[in-house]
Amino acid sequence: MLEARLEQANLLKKVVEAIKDLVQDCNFECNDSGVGLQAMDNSHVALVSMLLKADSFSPFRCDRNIALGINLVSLQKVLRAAQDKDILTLKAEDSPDVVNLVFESSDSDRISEYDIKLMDIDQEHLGIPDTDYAASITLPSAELQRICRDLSALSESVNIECTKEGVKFGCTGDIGSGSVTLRQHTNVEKEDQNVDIQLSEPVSLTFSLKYLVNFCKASGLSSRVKLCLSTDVPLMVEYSLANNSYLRFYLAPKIGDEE
Amino acid sequence: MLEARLEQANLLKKVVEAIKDLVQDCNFECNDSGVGLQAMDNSHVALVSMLLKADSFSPFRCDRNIALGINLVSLQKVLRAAQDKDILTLKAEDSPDVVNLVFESSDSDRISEYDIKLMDIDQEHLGIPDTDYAASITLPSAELQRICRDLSALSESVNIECTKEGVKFGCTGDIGSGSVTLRQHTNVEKEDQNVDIQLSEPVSLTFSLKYLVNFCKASGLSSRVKLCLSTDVPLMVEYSLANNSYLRFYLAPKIGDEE
DNA sequence: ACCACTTATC
DNA sequence: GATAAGTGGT
Repeated sequence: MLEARLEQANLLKKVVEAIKDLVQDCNFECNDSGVGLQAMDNSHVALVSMLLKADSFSPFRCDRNIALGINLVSLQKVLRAAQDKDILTLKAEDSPDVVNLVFESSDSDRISEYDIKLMDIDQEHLGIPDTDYAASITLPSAELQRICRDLSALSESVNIECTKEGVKFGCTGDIGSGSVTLRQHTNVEKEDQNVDIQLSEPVSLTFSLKYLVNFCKASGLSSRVKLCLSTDVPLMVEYSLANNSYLRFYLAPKIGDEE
Repeated sequence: MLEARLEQANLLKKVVEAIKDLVQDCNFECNDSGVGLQAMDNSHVALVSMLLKADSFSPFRCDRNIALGINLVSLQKVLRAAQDKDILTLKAEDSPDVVNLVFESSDSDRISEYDIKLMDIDQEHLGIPDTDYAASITLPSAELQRICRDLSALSESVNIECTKEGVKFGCTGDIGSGSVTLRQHTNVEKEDQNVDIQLSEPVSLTFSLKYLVNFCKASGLSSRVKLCLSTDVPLMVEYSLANNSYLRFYLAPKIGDEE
């Protein structure tokens, strides 16, 4: 059986909000190391990979590997019932029909409990190769969100060009063109605001803004976001969570004359 | 003639907002004890009963019984002109064609005045019997609102089950099931947050969530709400206002296999 | 109290 | 599909 207690129900709520537009149904893979999720979006352009390590829960118990096939719209409906500060416990049997979610208010005077029916989902297991990226950029997540939102007013696509000095997000559309350039900068006082660039080779790649805007819904999960790029390889967008847990998005670059 | 001055125009505004989805046109019954309103919704499942006692106005003058038949959509349009802190005076002749609303800003520097045409409404007078309810639950109005909203994501109906220990709101729908349990609890420090249960007999009844969600629009009128239940009798939902004035909703239970 | 998002309507 | 209102979060 699975029994996993998450101090902040909000964490799962934000994760689901961030991915539900990309993926409708998916398996939450539970085993003794934690709860993981991998799924491609319908058009197979983007991939979501989440891992909530066992250490992110307390306590965490999972005797056997269980795949919980959940409709994310249903899950979101239930998670909206979570109040700020609520504690969430996920429970499932070893061969479950339902997953059980229990929300406790911190004073325990309010308990709400939901069962969500599970579904069988064909799990094409997705191997994600470890990649040595040519460029890794870590920046404030709110900044990336703002950039993507601003540029999406002009164009469907953004070109991300990274050099040792900085990173430039540029686009061209019918009404004109725009770009935002961030220089690498470090300030020990305001670490959250830093822009860190690790570069082995300059890169320039183009991506769909619609997807990036979508990924940025996860900004609430972490003040920082890491972008990893290499030529002809999907972009990785990573939100690191406590206890080495993470939410990652992958997005294939646009090629050649695609817009 | 009627002349009734209400220090907070907002009070009437909130009342109308809370009931206008249930009732289109209704009589405001004015007499020397105050202003009352009773109306059933179109499907005759729910009933609204409001009483603003004469003491809630200052001054209050009403020489004869007058029924003001008002279209609530029109009334709401006019009430939206009320600013925060505005003082409202209602005026009508003894056999009126119109009701006159005057808004004064608290500093009296701004006066606005509206006339709304009245309509003849057949008044089936509704006798509401006094009932000794088997269960009375008083809880924070925001909490009830939240519960009804959360559960309405899962189902059309909610079962309210009350015992000495607590009250459980439960429902079952296509995607799964959910329940919220509140234990009776009292804290002198935060009286507004208390859950008080008066029980002569346990009850379990099922109601339409659509209506309950609607009633909860009145949450802004009072931090507390009282639910009164007895088997096979309509639920009463009461928002108490100052000076023994009140806004009450009644809702017939669903019976048997209805959903 | 403001801003942003989500949902409902045209 | 776009726009507008209502609701929820910061």
